[in-house]
Amino acid sequence: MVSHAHSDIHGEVAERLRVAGQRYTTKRRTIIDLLAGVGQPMSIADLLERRSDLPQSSLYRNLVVLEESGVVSKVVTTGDQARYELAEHLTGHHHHLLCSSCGAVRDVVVPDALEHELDNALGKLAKREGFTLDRHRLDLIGRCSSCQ
Amino acid sequence: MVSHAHSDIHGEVAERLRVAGQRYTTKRRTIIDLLAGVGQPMSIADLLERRSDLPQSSLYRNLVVLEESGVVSKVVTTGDQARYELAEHLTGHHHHLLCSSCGAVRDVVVPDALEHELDNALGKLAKREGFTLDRHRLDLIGRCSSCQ
DNA sequence: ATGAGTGCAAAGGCTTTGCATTAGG
DNA sequence: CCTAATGCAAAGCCTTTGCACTCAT
Repeated sequence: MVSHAHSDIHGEVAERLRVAGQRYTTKRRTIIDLLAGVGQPMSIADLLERRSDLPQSSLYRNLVVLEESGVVSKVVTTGDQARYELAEHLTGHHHHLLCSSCGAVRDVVVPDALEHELDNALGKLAKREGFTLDRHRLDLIGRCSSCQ
Repeated sequence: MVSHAHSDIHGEVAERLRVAGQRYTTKRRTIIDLLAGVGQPMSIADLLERRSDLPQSSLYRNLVVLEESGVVSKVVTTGDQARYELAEHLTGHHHHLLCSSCGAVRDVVVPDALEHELDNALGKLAKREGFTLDRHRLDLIGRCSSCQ
């Protein structure tokens, strides 16, 4: 499974929020729509720019709630500001291309075979270290096609 | 090669700074010693705490210089504050265990075989995407042994 | 000597919070 | 209804910067 039909998204988000004891308000819907529409990790500045009806404080507070409810995840980049995207259960497991020149972030999917080997090797490694492995994060860092 | 003898470090740092047109001052030596001594990524607060003779502004400014000279690198974690460690040409290539509970970061080395497959697969992938791959970043995210 | 490096304190920028108002279930 | 969510403005926190002084070469 790589991604859900767009129509599924709101249902799944609503369910996750419900489980977390949170309401699915209009603003939260707006944020989810924005993230789903762009399909790439967005900075808070990006989000504010696209929807002037989202006050900063609401955006920040809602992103915290959405993240804690497992609906969006924070993407850590090479640069300064945080970025957010829909959680992987909504988009499918993927990784990121990080441009160290312009800061752009793009999603990328690696071959299943590699993914399996990673899971395998990292699982053993974590066990040996007494570490409870939740997930892995793999980023490709370099220069995007526009920044050659 | 996994790491250099401690005695090599200052020589190599001095050389890198020289090439970058930077001086190897007492404060910079202090920072390098701290990072080399701990052997784990340190937050700025950590560093300040250990050496009260390092004013914040000098620490911040020097970390910028050391990073630009390729001597230290910034480690991006799940959490709030940035962490710094010696660059990989001084420590050897490695990855990180990130505890999402307490924020601890620990270095870890993955099997060579996996590392090679990663390089291989990611190289192809980057090429296909028109992305100039500089390096990869692989983190294990979960709970450390103290946070079960 | 002389420009890079340093240190204090002040300014910046992003993020969080207090409190009164509004709206979701 | 009644509590969670919202919005404005103020406060916080980490990081950067201005400027005078000091040290490395």
